[in-house]
Amino acid sequence: MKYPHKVIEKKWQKKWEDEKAFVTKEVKGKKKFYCLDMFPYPSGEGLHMGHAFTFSLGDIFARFKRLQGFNVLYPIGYDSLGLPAENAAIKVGTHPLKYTENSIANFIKQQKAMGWSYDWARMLKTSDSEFYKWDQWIFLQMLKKGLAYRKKAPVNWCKKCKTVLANEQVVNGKCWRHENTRIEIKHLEQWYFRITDYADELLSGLDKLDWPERSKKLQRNWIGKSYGTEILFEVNNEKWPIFTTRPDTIYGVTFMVVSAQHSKLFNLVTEKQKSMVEKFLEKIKSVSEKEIQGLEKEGVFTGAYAINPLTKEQIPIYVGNFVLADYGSGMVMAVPAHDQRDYDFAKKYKLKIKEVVFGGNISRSAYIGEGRLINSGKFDGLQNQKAKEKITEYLKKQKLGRKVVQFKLRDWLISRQRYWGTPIPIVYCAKCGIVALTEKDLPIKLPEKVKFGKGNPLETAKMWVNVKCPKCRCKARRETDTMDTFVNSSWYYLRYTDPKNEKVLFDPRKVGYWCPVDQYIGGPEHVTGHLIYFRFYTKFLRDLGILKFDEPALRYFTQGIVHGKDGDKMSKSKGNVVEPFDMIKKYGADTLRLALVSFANPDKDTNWDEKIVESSYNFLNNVYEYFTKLKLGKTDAKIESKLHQTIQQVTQDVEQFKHNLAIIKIRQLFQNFYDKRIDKETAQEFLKMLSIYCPFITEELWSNFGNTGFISLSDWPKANVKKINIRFEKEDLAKDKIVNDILNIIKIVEARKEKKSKVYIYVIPNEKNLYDESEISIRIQKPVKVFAVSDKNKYDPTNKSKNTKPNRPSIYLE
RNA sequence: GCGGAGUUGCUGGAGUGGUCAAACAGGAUGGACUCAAAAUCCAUUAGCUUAGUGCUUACACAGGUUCGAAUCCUGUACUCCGCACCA
Repeated sequence: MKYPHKVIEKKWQKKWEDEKAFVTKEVKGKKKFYCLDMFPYPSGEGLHMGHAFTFSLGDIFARFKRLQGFNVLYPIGYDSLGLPAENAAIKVGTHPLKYTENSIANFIKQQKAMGWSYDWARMLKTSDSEFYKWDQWIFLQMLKKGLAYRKKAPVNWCKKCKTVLANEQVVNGKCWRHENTRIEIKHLEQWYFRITDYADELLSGLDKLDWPERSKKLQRNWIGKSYGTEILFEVNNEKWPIFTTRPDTIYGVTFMVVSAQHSKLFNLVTEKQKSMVEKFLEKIKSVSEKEIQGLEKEGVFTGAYAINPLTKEQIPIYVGNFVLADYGSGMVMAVPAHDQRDYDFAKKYKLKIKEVVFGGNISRSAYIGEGRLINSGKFDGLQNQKAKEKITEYLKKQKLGRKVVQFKLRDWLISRQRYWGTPIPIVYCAKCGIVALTEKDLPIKLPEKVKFGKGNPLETAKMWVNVKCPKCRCKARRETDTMDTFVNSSWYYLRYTDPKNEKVLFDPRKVGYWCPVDQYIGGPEHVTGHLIYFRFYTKFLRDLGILKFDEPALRYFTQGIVHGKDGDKMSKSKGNVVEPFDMIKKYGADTLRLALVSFANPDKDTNWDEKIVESSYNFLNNVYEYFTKLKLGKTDAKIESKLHQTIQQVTQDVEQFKHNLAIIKIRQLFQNFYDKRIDKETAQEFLKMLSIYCPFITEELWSNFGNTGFISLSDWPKANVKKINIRFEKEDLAKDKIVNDILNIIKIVEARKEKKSKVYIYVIPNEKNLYDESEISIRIQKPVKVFAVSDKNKYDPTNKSKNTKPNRPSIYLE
């Protein structure tokens, strides 16, 4: 029998909506719970399986907490600014606004079909000027505090597009849209956020978070704190601070390497070397570090020399493709004897190799181990670890260096030469220079009429670009760069608490009630991007005095990826894509939700398997049939024990997102119901547990009991430990054992070609009720008689019953 | 290179010192029901052996700790993921 999922799901979707079942308000004295899924980018393709999975996890948890009596905030929104909308505009000619609106409408329809219990009244779109207005407001605050600043940065530039390209738009060093056009590297002034000011706090704050250990490690790694020494080298009478973790090898420096992307590179290059350097730079394809990786280390001489502050030697400076421009000062001191990279470089260009730490064989390779210093002037003989301190101390005294802390984390470049992002509230005036707009000018809305396809579309909105300077009323131009879309997701969680506030970012009382987020759910790919920015913004807003906490999300769960049947990522080109909406049509949303969390532990990657969907569907069909035909009766003690045991275990499993295990236990409980009567309470407790996974079918069955409210708003069952009795499990074991034994004997006997058709079991009198004749008989498919050994009228021709012992009944077959 | 996760039976996947030849699901095989099929139910699904027993081999591989290991430790192999020339 198939249950009518289409009718049921439509019915309850409408009821929830009509009665605003999941709309939330602050309630004084009621404990809150903020459950948040990372909001999606609304693509034109609609929901994919990854969405279906992660949002189901969020919904299950929100429903669980709601039933547990928390006042649950479970909102949804759309991260609707971003590149794909703009690319669609370029490709198909739709305006990003229209593309976005269509996509969102489609998303909403599908999300409602999945039964996700969002508070739709709080829905947000980042493309809404009432939302991005506050991006601009935060930008202005950053500017005031000196955390937003401009700096030259290398960018990928396509001559034909006349625009900057994102790293992912660079393919093999060429433009994604012009296969024959090589990318050039240009240095443009860009806006940055000084996230590095918070590096230390971002690092230490991790300790108190209940996040998966691996995501914390990833962040620590990304922030990358390291201790070292900054040494001042002199180049053309200018001091260049050079960062090193090996000050002990300062006497072994034989050349320097400056980054090919360094903004001051051409200050160093001599006239004679200029053409060589330029030729070299052309070889470097793009700023993308991905493109740089794997390249052989190469470089050319710049013609300049640096002076080693201790030895006063003249050291040649090379430009190299392997030095990062924005780590340290963009130039490194090379010690080929004790660093493998430097060693390779020195060998390649036949540069001097000077050994300063004793212990290796530098004719073969660099020696990076420990040892005593040699060739190091007055530091000779020192153990190199000791020398690190001594040399640093000495440099400090001479004002030639100091101890420093370095982070891998870099300042956040937020400028994008794109249309579909938040406009930066800045104008450039010929007289006044950079002028920040004021709060009452906000929002600076995106102009609708722009041309796509050539350069930054915003440049084509002349009316919008050309403005008067707010200070001197002279001609001025707006900033045409927009902000990275990660700014939107950095604070959206706060806006959900007060989404329609026109006066302030949010009402502090509302944020005070709901925040921080108690449970955040999203993909592991966001750990080093979004989740760092998200924490940074929170700390910044706290320093601004508008937040009282400093971590946005206390608990975080990363879900695995649902791959295709073949184990590969679902992708159109591989043809292994399964659309959630198709599954809903075929099996219903309840089935899909159940299947998604049955595959495996939700934090692991899994492969799609339609069999699991079918099995989930079968289960729900059975549940539906059982409950629609159910005649209520008394729940026996055994089922009651099982019920309470299940409640206890399922509650624990759900709390830890072990839904696969919880579902197994729910299904096992249901097995116990078969062919039995249960009372209304037992039935309802079962349905409540199932309701977090399968809300539609359980609402329907719940209402069949005459309930008028929603099961979604009822209460989570409580385990009564007193009713759990392990005796029942022992009984089951006893039954399994006797069935096994009988079957084993039959097997042996039949091998001898003997036929047996009746089974007699002899048990000690007080065990008689453990062995149910009809149940055993069904399982072994033969008629069964159970006798107590004390029974005088028992049938026992060979006197088997004399062997009977406790827990070991005797068996006779004939 | 650095960091992380993992390797369980035909398959997916539970299980983190004894109660484990190992949950649950799927598949396969046999049986019940049926004119037949589907659904449902029952059983089997490492091997040998046996009137319900006993034994062997098993949780990537090799060692170790322990009275006792899938589970703890060490090493090896493989897979996956993240960062990646961070000086």
